[in-house]
Amino acid sequence: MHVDNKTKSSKTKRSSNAHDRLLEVGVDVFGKHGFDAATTRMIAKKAGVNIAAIPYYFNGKEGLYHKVVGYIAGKLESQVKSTLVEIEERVAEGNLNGEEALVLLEKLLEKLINFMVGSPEAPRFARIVLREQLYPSSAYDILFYRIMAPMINAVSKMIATATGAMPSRAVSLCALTLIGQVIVFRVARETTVRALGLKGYSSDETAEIRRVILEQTRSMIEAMSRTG
Amino acid sequence: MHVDNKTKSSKTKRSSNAHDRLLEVGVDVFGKHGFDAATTRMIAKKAGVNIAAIPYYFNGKEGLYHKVVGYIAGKLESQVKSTLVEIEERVAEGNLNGEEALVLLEKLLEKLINFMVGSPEAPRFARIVLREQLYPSSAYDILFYRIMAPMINAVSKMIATATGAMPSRAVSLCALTLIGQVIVFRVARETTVRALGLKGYSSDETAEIRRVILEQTRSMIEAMSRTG
DNA sequence: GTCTATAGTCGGATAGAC
DNA sequence: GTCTATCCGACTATAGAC
Repeated sequence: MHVDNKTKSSKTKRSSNAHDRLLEVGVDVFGKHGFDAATTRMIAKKAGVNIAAIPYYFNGKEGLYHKVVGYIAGKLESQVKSTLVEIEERVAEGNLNGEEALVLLEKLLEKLINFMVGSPEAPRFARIVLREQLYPSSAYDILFYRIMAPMINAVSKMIATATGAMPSRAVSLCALTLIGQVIVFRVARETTVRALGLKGYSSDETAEIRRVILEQTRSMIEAMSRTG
Repeated sequence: MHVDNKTKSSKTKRSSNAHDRLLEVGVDVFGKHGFDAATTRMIAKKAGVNIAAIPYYFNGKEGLYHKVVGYIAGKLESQVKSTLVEIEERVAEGNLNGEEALVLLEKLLEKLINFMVGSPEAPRFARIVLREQLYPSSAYDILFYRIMAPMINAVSKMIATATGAMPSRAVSLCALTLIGQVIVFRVARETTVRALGLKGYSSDETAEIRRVILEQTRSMIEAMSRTG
């Protein structure tokens, strides 16, 4: 086999650039065309490496795809990891009050919005994630366990704590609607941009989206707190 | 060329079943694999017609795809058309008060939820729509003008009327977050089902999703009405 | 209107030189 | 570790029989 990014080969400092370049280009080409329609020829050409490097480093097209999904999972994880850990710790301590939970929830959503809407790298990663949602492959689990489940869990817990509700299916559904309010701007970016006559998401528009979503989060939490 | 569904051939009553079967199967195969990866072989085989029928009826693979997207647009349109027309009429009359607008908004969202979450046909159509969102092709316009724009418009108008706000970018963004709360259950269906430990969306779960979204709609409208 | 046969292209993977 | 050359299978579309 070959060596990982981090455990370099014993001979050279950067064992092989081809390996890393294939991963990066794989994100774009698999994202744009999907697994079946993407061709190893496109990927190799864009990466500036020989086609034979794909079977060599990744045991073929499918092996490359799985590594690409893992690579994406790591990138997404890094965007929210610190906040997820903070939430986990505060929950473990057991002394989280409603106001603090709302602050943590807002912090997490803000990070999600900043990345999903504001980051120029988001579309590249989102395309593959959405393809896996549409039609899960054997790589779906990687995304579910590393990204989806931890996010839904954290949001649900913060909603429950902030509103004083017991964790329940209804709370989880609320968590999903909150996440939905963010991802719609990623999933339906083209539609949003065209419907609003934008040229894209500038930092002003990102800020306005953030404001709208956080406002709705607060009014939702307040309404749920009132009705119990 | 060939004849349309409606303007049958002069010889037989149902000019050609092959034409219609290709459309139906096209929805599934293009949805599952995407345009590039879908093969005319698969489609023809599943439809039980000869491969040569595709160039014959639709002028090739791309022609079939465009007809499939138009077919889907018609199906989605039919789900909400009556409510969209009702909203259009009431707005034209100019005597719509806030409560009535909220009722119409809820009616529209309910139809959207019932179809997107509750209908067994929704996944078939949604896959192609989402692919077009991900990476718009020349068929994207069909969906935008027939489905997306009218929906966003109607929801925005009802929010503005219900809250007494002037139509603005912020109102449109709110409309998108409302729509996002619905479509997340379609886009991230696999994730939702797995995270909540469901087997799928039963009518009970659809009802609970509807309840959660309509509750949040009301609390959003109330909050916006208060703050102006 | 539906079929078979086939042309012409392009896909992924491998072998083996260097 | 990277290259060229090549195999073999699968693709879309067409031609022409029926």
